[in-house]
Amino acid sequence: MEKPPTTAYADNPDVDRLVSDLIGRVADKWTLLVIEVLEQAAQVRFGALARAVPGISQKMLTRTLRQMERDGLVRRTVHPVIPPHVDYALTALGHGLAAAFCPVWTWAETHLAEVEAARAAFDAHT
Amino acid sequence: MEKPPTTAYADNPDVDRLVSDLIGRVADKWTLLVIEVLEQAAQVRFGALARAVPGISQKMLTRTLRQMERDGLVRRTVHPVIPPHVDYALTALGHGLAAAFCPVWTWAETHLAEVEAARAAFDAHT
DNA sequence: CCGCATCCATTATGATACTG
DNA sequence: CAGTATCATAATGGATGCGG
Repeated sequence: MEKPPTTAYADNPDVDRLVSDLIGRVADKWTLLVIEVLEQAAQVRFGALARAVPGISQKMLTRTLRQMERDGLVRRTVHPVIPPHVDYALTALGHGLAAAFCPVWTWAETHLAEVEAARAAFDAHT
Repeated sequence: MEKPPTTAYADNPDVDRLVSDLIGRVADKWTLLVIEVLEQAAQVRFGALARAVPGISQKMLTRTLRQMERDGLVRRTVHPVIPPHVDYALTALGHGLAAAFCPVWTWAETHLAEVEAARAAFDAHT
């Protein structure tokens, strides 16, 4: 059934599951990296994205961008010229998510050494 | 827009790639959901985790917890009793990561309706 | 009984070649 | 240049078994 769009979803199991699903889709490795690149430049072309996200394949980049477009995170602009020219830019929604992810990047930069130390200790322990 | 906030070593390509790798490992779907559950209760047993993270398989839960333990995010405590009793708890590092992910959860709760509307609009256009 | 490792079917991902 | 199609490979889930 449909629920009215209330802001107080506190501990509703249904909403909680929807939020979990959304987190699961948005907290994808490639999505995060693409958001990070798009957040630092207003508009980025497909090739530039492929270059800026090291290790991503064309298929995954395409799929990730389509998914983000469908979720309203990015706006895809096609310029009908030859050769083709396609720009990707974050929407307001996407910028909000990028801002929400900012502390995660800060955490990763700050605690990278600790994580590597923990890994070394764990590997030595076994 | 403005110049993005950078740390002292954010412009180092090597560190940038290490941070990307760390993000890629930590921004896993199951890792995030497990962190969320562990952040709300001090100690959680394996079975309780499997129940609290809907849709996860036992194998993925085991693998996710091992990886998080190796990265120093969780501490695994085995009580040698019968039946077995294994508690998982976030370390200080894990709590920091949970706190960093907090805005992402807030964003997901706040903008869930917008994402669903964007999906409906995208699906209608195609 | 609980945690977790192993076998197999399904799916997701990567590398390459090709089209508009 | 942007995106698709195809095939090889790795990741994942489900069921089962086993030790404590």
